[in-house]
Amino acid sequence: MAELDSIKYYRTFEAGQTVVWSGDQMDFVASVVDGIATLSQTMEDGRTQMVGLLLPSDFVGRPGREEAAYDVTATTKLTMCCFRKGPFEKLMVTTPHIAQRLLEMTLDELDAAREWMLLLGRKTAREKIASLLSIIARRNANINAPGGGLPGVTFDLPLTREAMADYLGLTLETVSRQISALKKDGVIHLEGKRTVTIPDFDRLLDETGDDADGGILA
Amino acid sequence: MAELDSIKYYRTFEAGQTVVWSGDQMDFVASVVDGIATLSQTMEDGRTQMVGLLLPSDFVGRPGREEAAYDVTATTKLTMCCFRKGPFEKLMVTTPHIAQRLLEMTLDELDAAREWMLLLGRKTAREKIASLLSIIARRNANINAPGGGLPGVTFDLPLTREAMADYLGLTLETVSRQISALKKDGVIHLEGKRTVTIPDFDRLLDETGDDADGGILA
DNA sequence: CGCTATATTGATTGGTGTCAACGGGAGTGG
DNA sequence: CCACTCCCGTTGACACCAATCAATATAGCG
Repeated sequence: MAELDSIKYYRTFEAGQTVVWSGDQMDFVASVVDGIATLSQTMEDGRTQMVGLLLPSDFVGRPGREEAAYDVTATTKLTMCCFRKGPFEKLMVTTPHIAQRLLEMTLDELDAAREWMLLLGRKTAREKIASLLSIIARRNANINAPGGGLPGVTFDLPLTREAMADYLGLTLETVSRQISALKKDGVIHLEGKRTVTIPDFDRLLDETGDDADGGILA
Repeated sequence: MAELDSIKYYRTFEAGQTVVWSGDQMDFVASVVDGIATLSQTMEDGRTQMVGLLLPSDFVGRPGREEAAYDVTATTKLTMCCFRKGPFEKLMVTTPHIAQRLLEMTLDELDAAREWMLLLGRKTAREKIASLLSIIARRNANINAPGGGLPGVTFDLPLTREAMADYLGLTLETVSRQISALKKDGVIHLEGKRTVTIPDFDRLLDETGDDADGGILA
């Protein structure tokens, strides 16, 4: 790990800035230190699908690949810790532990991707929104109040309506409408456009369509 | 690798049989030797989404996890090569190469899952069907005619209409209708219900909505 | 020869997309 | 300080694609 330290360097990006474009040369791998970034794919005609949300500690880039497979965009101010690919790959060979850790993280990402496939393929717009909110709420709960404080969670949405739409496979209008509907039904409260309060977390979980216990892993 | 041989054993399943249920204890990892299996998730109300298609050489199971996260079902006669989880995990620690190979395979699966997210979230029914057909055709081309023979590919669909629907996030009726439409438009030919011929592969690729060069990795 | 599973096709509904108008806040410049 | 603009978000009207409900082939199989 000390060896990793010796080849690392930091890069920062402003909200909205693109970190790399799909198809670009990418001579480094990196991990998010602070802020939020998104992974997305775009079709020729402009249809966009977000395929990953990068939070602090998440890993970007693939050892053994030259080109970026996805667009990486900072949605907030973003700090990343980068390693040049060559030295990193050497370390992977000499330090088995790194490959094992990376495998674990990749398996987690794969599970998350598959969970998202269920959402994209089978959930209604309302369920999609509820699922996204519960995921963000759960994550914030972990950061802000480890071990409880469930009744009355409040947090800020780190994404625009458009980014949510791209994540959920919806249009931004539908996102806006469903958020309004959840608000009207008392499932969530809004202060401004970005600050969300969830008075009854179980009620929100009911709306996600997931199992009663809300397990992310079915 | 010789050590792997010493702890392996084989299991076979009939078409339609379930290999493991989501939530079941799973004390082995395995790789597909012959046949096709599917990974799928089901919601309480029965909505089902397939999250992976397992072809020969594909790996099933997660080191370090007790319970199966998905339903695994054989869609054809299936042979799997299994390793008890305990010994396999020991081998992973002592033989770094295995973890590195597994990492590579997992990263490939992650890419495939993300490609599928774009399909589920943003493609039309017609594009979904065309994408599935082109993927199956491409795979069969690899098996039957490595390095060419593109004009006039013929193959059998290894999935029922319902399985295709679960894979594509559609209903089986829509799958049937879109296949009929592609047939009427001359993009594909059908002999019986399962045998497909593609007279012009580029024409099919146009219908997928992907880039002109048909790259699976954008 | 039914019986069942698989598949096709039709009629209708409904959820989401599309197009469009409008609101509000932040930043900018006169 | 105020107009102006831009970006983000909301809301409405309408259209359309795919889901739903339903009826009818077709094939395999005991």
